[in-house]
Amino acid sequence: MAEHPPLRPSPLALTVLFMLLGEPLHPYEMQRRIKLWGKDQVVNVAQRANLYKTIDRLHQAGLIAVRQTERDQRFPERTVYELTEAGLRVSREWLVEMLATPRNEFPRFPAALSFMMTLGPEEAREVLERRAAALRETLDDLQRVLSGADGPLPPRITLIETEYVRAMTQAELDWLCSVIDELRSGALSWSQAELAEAAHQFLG
Amino acid sequence: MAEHPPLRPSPLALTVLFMLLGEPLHPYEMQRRIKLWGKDQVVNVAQRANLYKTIDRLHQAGLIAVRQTERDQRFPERTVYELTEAGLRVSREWLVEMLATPRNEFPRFPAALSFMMTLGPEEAREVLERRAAALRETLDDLQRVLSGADGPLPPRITLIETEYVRAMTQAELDWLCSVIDELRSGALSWSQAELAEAAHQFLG
DNA sequence: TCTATCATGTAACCAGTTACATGATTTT
DNA sequence: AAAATCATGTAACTGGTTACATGATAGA
Repeated sequence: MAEHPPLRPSPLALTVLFMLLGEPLHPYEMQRRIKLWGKDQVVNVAQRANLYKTIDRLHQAGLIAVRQTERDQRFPERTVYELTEAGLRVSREWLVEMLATPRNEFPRFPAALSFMMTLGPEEAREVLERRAAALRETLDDLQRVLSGADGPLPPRITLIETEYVRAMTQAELDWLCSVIDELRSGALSWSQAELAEAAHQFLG
Repeated sequence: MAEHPPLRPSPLALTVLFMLLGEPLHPYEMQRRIKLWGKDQVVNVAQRANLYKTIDRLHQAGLIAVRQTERDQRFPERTVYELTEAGLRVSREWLVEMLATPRNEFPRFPAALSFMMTLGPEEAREVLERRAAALRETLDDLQRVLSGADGPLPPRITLIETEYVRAMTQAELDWLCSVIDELRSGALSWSQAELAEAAHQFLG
């Protein structure tokens, strides 16, 4: 038995494992299904290089195995993978861990927010309004998907992550609107002088 | 003039640039201030290796420059960096871009949610409850910081990112509670048979 | 037939994390 | 005097993104 290097969980790795639960697949088919089911909104499968690297790591780690190598003359050679015993076990562990344990992934927006004070209140408002507009658009898309406007809806549990994304997007938009209002009304405001003063207090 | 490799924005890179706005600093002092101001909640400065690599890249890219190399005999040698003209310009561009443009960063929780259906409704509820408990704790911490229980509060704009994080955490907790309720009441439920059926419909 | 899109993958590079090192100060 | 923590950094590894390739099919 070969040595299997350890592997840390990632959204894409989890997804590959679960894709193979039902039947063996080749990489492109995994990607196709991920898109078909709309899961490409929650796992980044757009840059396929990452998919291939992830599959490779899973293979090295012994969580998936090569089932066969197909050769259809129209296409390049395709390697079909299947889930191993270890892969089945690990996929469950990862799933529970990722669901139960929140982890700070340091998204870029809050980091940027923490320096918004270097803009003036006016410019800040203008910039946040652009963000709000973009969020309204994604929210519309989500709404359309969830309301079944694009064809009959599958069982609700299969769209639960979309419901989550919608809820979070709506929450961010609400927050943005409230801040924008306060910027407009002047309830939230600052000056560089005031901030320099405060910085002094903190640093001595 | 040397060739400057391009550099993509990241929360940490942005933070380094803004730290140098006021005065030149050495790496450890940047880290110290980031923590002192509580910004370590929104930029990952816990693994310092990343800080050094980021500083190095900013240096290569010509956005920061070496001001001097200090030698205090108590400490290892420390390199002091300062912001360049280009760095000042780029920091503004990045800030506006990161504030105005939402970007999907594919966090792990929604990805995991999309496979929650492979657990039974019972187990799903139990796992989500653990997550909710963890969120309640962070929420308490945030609340304490924002209410000024740890000393006098600086100007509100300097805590805006914390307000954001609180709002998002609260929203996630609310969503979790509603789903947990539906799982408990049976309003949200599924069986493996039903899912297999639906899968068939989609794949043909 | 030209162009777009599907189908498929590789190579090279960029970014982030873990683990390791080491001496000084402060606390117990 | 031992243990903890501060102060500082490097090396090695894991993971993710950009850019490049190439042939097939479908639509205009």
